[in-house]
Amino acid sequence: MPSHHPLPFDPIDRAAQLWQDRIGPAATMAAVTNIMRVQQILQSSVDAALRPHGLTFARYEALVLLVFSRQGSLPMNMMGQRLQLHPTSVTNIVDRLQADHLVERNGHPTDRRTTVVTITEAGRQRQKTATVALTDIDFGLIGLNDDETAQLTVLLTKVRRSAGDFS
Amino acid sequence: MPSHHPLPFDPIDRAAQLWQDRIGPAATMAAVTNIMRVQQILQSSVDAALRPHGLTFARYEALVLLVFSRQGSLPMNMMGQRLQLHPTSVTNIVDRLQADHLVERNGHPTDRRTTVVTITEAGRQRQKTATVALTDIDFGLIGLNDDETAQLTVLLTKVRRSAGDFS
DNA sequence: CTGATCTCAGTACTACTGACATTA
DNA sequence: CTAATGTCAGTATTACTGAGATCA
Repeated sequence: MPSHHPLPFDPIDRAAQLWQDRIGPAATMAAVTNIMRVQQILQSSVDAALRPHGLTFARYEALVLLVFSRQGSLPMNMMGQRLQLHPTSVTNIVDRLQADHLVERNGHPTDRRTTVVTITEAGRQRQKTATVALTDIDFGLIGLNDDETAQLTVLLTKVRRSAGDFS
Repeated sequence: MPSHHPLPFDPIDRAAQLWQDRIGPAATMAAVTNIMRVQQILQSSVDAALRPHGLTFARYEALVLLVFSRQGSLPMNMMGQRLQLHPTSVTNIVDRLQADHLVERNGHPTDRRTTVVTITEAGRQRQKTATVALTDIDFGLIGLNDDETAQLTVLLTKVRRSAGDFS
């Protein structure tokens, strides 16, 4: 373990105060730094919970997407759009899921350029047990009540909409 | 450019609805997925703005931390605590900043185990120009007014405190 | 001796660029 | 021909483990 004593003060808040004094308005910088740090905390918690199941959060999300699809299958490019992933990242993630026999690759019936990914029975099982592991730790998100969690979603959805993530 | 047409609907919200129908309460999952995605958007915007200056956000944060310190210098372990970085990540980041002549490494006057990092004049200049680049794009955070930005900081700070980031 | 500090080697993961073959 | 789709090779960045040297 590194010397991970928690600090007796909030390092982000302290940086924001210094920024305000010496550079200017610090509200945006503070919010952005908070998002970066909280994401890191959540990623760490979630990946730790998924590691015993041989998954990362990215791969878990891909499994969930397939489980939710009608036939348990989606084209690669569709997965990339829904998960907001780069085409090469989709290839990479599907490679690993396929190596674990959690998904299969198949040709598209009409468009021969397209590869269709289908979740296997083992993939469905894995998704279920992984979901239990994640809900057990509340996805790593602690300290907020239901109302605050909903507020957070509203605010971040605004950001995504403004960034052109969807319309 | 990848086929990055924005979706005509919010993929996270759609996943949350399906989750609610088929698995259970989806509020926490939706909030966590939002944080992950917004972080990715911000990281991308911020790194793009910093790339012409030869910096990443992590390295930029290190420069800012040093600029804010009294002597323009801090021990490695202090930097790790403040920036919430793994010791090997601090080594890595300082290596790169040093290679760019933005910081120097020096021995600690009394504790010979400790390495002290000092920002150079070039480092201070780089930090200033990089700060202009970041404030010009509002750190990539768009779509929120001042009040909402502050709300976001409050909520995320609660999460960090609960996670034991500071006390 | 215990523990802190830093570094190094090596691994894992994801993002991204550029190139390429295939096909609509 | 143009554009879309998926893959591959290679690069960049950060997180982390494990080991080791140095030193309080």
